[in-house]
Amino acid sequence: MATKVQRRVTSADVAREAGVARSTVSYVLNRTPHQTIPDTTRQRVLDAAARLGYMPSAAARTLTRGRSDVVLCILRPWPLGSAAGALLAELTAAFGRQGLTLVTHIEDPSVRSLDNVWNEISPAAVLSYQPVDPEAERAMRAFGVQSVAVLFADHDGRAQVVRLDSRIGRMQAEHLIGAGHSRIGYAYPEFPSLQDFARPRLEGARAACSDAGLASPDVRTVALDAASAAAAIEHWRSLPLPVTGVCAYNDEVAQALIAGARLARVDIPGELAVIGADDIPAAALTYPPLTTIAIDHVAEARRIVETVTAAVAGDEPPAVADAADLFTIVTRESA
Amino acid sequence: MATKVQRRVTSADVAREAGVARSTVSYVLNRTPHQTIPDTTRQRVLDAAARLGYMPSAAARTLTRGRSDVVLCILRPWPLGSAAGALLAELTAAFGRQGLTLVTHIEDPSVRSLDNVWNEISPAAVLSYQPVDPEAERAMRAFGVQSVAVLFADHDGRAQVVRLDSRIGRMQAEHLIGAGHSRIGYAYPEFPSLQDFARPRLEGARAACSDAGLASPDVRTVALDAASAAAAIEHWRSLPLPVTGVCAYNDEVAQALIAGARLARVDIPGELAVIGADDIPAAALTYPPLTTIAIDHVAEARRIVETVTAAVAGDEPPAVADAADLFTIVTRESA
DNA sequence: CTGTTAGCGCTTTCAA
DNA sequence: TTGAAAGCGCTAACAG
Repeated sequence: MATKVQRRVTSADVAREAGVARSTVSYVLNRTPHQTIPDTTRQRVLDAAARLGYMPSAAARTLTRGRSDVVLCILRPWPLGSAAGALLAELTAAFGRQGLTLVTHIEDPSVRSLDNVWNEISPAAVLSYQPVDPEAERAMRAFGVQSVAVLFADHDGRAQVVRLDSRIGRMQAEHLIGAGHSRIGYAYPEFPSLQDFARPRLEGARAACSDAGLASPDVRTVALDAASAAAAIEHWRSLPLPVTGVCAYNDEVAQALIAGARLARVDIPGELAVIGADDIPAAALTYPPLTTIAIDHVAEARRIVETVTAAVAGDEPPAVADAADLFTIVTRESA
Repeated sequence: MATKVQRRVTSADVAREAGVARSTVSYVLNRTPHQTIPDTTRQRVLDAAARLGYMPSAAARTLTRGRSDVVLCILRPWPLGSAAGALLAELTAAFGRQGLTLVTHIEDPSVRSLDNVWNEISPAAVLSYQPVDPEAERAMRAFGVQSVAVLFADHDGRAQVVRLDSRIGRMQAEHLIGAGHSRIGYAYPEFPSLQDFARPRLEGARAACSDAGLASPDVRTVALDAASAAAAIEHWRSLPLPVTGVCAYNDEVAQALIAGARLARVDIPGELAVIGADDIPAAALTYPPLTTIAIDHVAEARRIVETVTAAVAGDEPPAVADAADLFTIVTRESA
């Protein structure tokens, strides 16, 4: 009465079942180029695989090929908001359609070095939300990672850059300028690991002011509490040439500004216009509802996936289209 | 002038360098139990490994052991709020200290079946935010996954349950009841994939009402917009015995309620008390600021990691402590 | 206590 | 076109 042990179905089993060699199974299942297989053989293999419920071992393939079909996305322990969540969901789906599995890892260098992580995954590509140490990138590529892409940076040497967040800052400032504001403030986030996102946005706002012949935005760091925001607002209003319109790093900072304005008894948008970024659901729930910049996550994900899959396949990356069309302004009562 | 090809350093190289057999290297580096190694040999191996910059190939180890040192956390496409992000960050760090690498994958069954994902990763354990299909769990375990843990469910057959969200709903309702409210409402989230989180919370609120001898909460689905919330509020106030205190599924829904109350010209907390859950940063920025239930993510992560690492090591899981101490009420002006 | 050996499951030359 | 065989790098049973 021995219980049958559940051995894993291997390609050898399929080969035996189909009456061919293991290599043939491999060729058929991988559509290996330059290997023509008669349709009858092919069909026999496919049938046998289906009959046995064969599922190729990714671990073994990873060992021989030197890389898996996983794309590793590296995040820092910053506050993961709904905007990031939405993009990740789109990315995961888009990579999935290409046969690649996206997983994300929240990097904390004090706990676990990045080396350990990519060794553990052997990813086909690495996506990073922040600049990657050139030395680390070299190591990864030597290790077999086909593509190292940095999202959200203004410029970078060898790594590929996909989204230009400076456009966001520029659009924010241009909107305020177009509405007649001539002295712009910028509410910068407090959280340290957000700096890499915030800098390009701020630069964009700076450029817009400069183009319009205005002074550079007055930058204040604003924490996510009303008191901190109120202090910034009072500072802006106390300037010789007071700030009348402010770009917030994102919608959360903008929420803080709205709370701070109430505390400081400043009317929005009457005395101070505020514009956010990301268009999170809560942006429509504040009072007054928040004008903000919406991001087309679907288009963005598609673009990222195109670039990365090309690199993984060894092709030239497609021309990087202008990023401007990823962003739309959503006008609500705050600006 | 041929360029030296960068071969990967393998355990064979280390063995050669140290003048021992490959198995010895493996024993030393893995601290294999029941294999005593003289300190001098051990040291020689360690030195050789360091000198060569040896990094064991996780892919190869995965193939032989049948599983990696990766813990796979499965999410559904939407719920990524700051609360989930905070927990993930803590989990990642806590697993990292145990030598396990946590990665998360946003599951979208219409794109990529879960089978593909765990085959690709060969995880040591799977953490799921929602109930796992028993058939899938069986398959995973047969495949080598040591532990399948379901976070956030009220009860479940074989899978391990870690957090009892019903406590959250209970605390919300008890707070309102303690403040004198005798007719409670519940604002249920609209998004379908949130149902698995929401049900336990609602059940907790139900139990609290029942314990207090009150009618069950009046449940309305509230989308993340002011109009939807206003409709719910008007419904509650039109009841023969009007609702005067409402538990929101989470802080975002509570934000919608606050916006809806403004639209419906209902005063919070004067005419309607609102209590949220999760204590996201924005909860302190609404007007009025939101009373809510804070979650101790650090303690929670520790608990989850203890349970899962025990299972991975083949030990008995530690006794599940009462979950009550994970939650704290944060009182602000809204209730 | 150390070394030899046999896999883990797949890919990919190289012959037949 | 198909098949045999040599790895990929590591672990673990078994001898010595």
